[in-house]
Amino acid sequence: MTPGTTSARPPGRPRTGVNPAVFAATLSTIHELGYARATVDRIAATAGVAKTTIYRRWPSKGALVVDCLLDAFGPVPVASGSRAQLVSSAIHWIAAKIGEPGVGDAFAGVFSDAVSDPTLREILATRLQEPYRLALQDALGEPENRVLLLIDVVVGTLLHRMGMTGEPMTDADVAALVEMVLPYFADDDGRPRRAVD
Amino acid sequence: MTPGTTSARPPGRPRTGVNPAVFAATLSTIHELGYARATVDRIAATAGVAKTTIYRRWPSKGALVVDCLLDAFGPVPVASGSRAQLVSSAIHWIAAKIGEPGVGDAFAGVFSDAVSDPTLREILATRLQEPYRLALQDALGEPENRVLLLIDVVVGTLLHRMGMTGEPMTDADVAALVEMVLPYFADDDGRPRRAVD
DNA sequence: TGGTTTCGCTACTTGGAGTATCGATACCTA
DNA sequence: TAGGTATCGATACTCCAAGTAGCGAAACCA
Repeated sequence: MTPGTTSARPPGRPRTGVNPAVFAATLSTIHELGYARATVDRIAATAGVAKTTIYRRWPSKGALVVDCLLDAFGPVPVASGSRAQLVSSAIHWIAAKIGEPGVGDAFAGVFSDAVSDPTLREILATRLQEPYRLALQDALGEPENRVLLLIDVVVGTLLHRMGMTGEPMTDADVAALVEMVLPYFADDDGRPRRAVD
Repeated sequence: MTPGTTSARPPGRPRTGVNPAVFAATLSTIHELGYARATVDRIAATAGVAKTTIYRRWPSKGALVVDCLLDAFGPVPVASGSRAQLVSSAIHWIAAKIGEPGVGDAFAGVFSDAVSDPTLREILATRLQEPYRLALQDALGEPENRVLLLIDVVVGTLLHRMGMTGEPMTDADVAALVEMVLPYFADDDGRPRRAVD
């Protein structure tokens, strides 16, 4: 292979694997201190990295946290089965993720910041929400507006509970949420409950 | 008793009616600039009041916004009718309130702050959520955990939509939300209707 | 060994939350 | 009309975190 064709490393000092360390430090620091007290200085110190290094890689604290959440959530889980199974497993999956230490706090915190920051809101909507929205639209065969409502209901509920109590939603309440949402999106036999317009 | 003992104004310079002005200025400033850019300095300037006056009356910006929301929401609407009518009207009521200019932004913003601020979270839960929770428990005859879930779902959904899009939820989506939630709380899912009608 | 790029460090700017102080003001009562 | 009292307005401050600038040092490749 001739060097430098496709994925050759560029010359210069390599970017050592700081991203995993920073992601881990971000979650643990947010878990310990909460979103607001988790300053970039502290995250950098925990990760064993200079603050300037973080700002060289992410334009803002919010963008860092969004990437951190992307890393924590991982790829879209492609489930198969009836519509009911799809919706149920998706809800349990996101609820479990948000329940992981630091993840819920980070999500709620960056969401809060995004309310007053259109740039961050764009990052959040494009990088975090859109992939999962598209996957759900594809898997469920539902129009965009219904999938958006589903996401609003599920994520909104989980974050509201997290924000009001400081604790993630219990399994029993997640089950109740599934029970509440499921009839609207899937019948027991997997057929759509109402005509899709 | 000397005249004016019971409900007499205390001596000294009267607290002129600044609260209404501050509330109005808070909502309009947040509506214009968003929660984060609506600094206390700016709110004070808009209200024609000194910043120190605001901090004499409220311990923090978050506490001010909570009181502002209390003022905007007004007293608990005591509705009557079937459980379905109660739930439906409550959802439409809170959706309309959150759709008012500035209210949704203020709510989402203070909610965001509360995530990392236990003091503010306490204020939010006690002063804002609890009265409506108790009223709903009483009206629906539901246990606390189910009413809390209802509030999480409804308010969480509305705030999530507000935060992700910057716009309040459309009437059509609010109707869909009602349709989704209502069977769980008002239909025959094993729980008897309340014999109120 | 030299070229290239990133890293760490220190120091800085910016901006908002919240505090301290003090004279001015508005109301009540005598 | 004078005095007591409590709030108001204005100014100036502290504190803290986000984000920036500049430079020498380190790490890799050829």
